[in-house]
Amino acid sequence: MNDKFNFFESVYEVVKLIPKGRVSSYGAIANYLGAKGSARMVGWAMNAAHQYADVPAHRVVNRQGLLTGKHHFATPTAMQEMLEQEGIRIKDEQIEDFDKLFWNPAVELL
DNA sequence: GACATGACGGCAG
DNA sequence: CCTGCCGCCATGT
Repeated sequence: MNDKFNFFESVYEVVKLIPKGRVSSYGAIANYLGAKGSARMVGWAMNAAHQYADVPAHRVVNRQGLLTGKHHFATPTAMQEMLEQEGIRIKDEQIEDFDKLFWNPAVELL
């Protein structure tokens, strides 16, 4: 079987574990999976995650708390809208209180 | 088979 | 403090 699928599955599993109203970052997930430094691969996984309705990719942003991947959603505003529905405030593509809303799997799942 | 790109992150200058 | 470059893994051309 494709070992890479296991990695993707792990990413999805972690992303699915992100609590509502919380967000995570690519680097944090990559770090948790042991692929620290390969944040890009997580982003790639998110791209594939688009076909999985169970994967809240909108809760995953970059380390800056910036909705860099919103352009990959159905609409450029879909990501922000969904986050706002969960009570997350976004200012110009940037999540406010990102430091407080940040959900670190390496810590929360410790 | 090699080159270029990408939803990122860290380090150097 | 801000800007720029390199590194990571995989995919597409």
